Amino acid sequence: MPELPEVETVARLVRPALVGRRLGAVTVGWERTLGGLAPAAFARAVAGARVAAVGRRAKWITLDLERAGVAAGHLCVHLRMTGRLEVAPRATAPGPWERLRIALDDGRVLRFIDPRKFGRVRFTRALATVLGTLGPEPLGDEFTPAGFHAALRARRRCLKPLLLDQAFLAGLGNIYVDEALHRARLHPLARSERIAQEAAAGLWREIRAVLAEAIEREGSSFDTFYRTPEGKPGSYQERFRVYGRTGQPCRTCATPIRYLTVGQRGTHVCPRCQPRRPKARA
DNA sequence: AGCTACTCCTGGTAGC
DNA sequence: TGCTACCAGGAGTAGC
Repeated sequence: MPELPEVETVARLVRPALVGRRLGAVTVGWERTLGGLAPAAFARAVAGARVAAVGRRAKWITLDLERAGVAAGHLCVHLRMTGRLEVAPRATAPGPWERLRIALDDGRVLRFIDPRKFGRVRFTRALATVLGTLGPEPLGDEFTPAGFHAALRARRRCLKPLLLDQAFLAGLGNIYVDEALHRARLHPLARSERIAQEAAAGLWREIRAVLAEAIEREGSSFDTFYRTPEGKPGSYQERFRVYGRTGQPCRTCATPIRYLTVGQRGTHVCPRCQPRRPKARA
């Protein structure tokens, strides 16, 4: 699923095609994509605005809009499971899954395609309305080992559901949580309040490392859905250490990867590298 | 506070 | 081959 690295990849690819463009007519293929705003109101808010910047916050892509040089709200795009955002020629056929189309002043169109309809393109006057509840950005300066350790200790939860909680830390999803926990040699069910300072620092480091490496490889494409807007698959899935590798040997110790369910999420662990109880030190 | 269950969706796949 | 049943999964919400 698109997580932070995939979203960052999409933002980087659409940015040059969008910045400076004026938005035009809006075609809505699936109303709920707009997140509750009526199509007519959405079209009024968007048409005629110019894209001043394209950013990313956690798994959201943000388009800052302006009119006559004055800030005029934001489009916030969440790809959820199967969403795609691309700039294409106007003649491109909508196809069965196009949920939103916005004309651009260069003759092209911005398309939001989403087979499973979970994705959202929300217009908001104030970014905080959409992004206000998000926790720290894992690759940002405000995410520090000491702060992370304190935050873990302040909660009493299993590590995996906590790391998936976007209010706690923003941007990780099922894949990169499993990968980061394996790299940090921590079990998904380990209790957050019992994580030692050293272990928290290790997890902090591995979260950032796995995200940075995945961005470098333009994300992961493990099924037929996710593609970069250029239509290329990412390549990070070749590097997965545990995700989707049930029964295959751990790349560290060759023990078969085990599959379990944690908080209704498919979860992959190496039982040897990620013991349920850490080995007592001699 | 934290946990579980449920909802939204449909393409892909396992099983027959 | 063709059909059906089930699953994945981010995030919001409800209920305990």
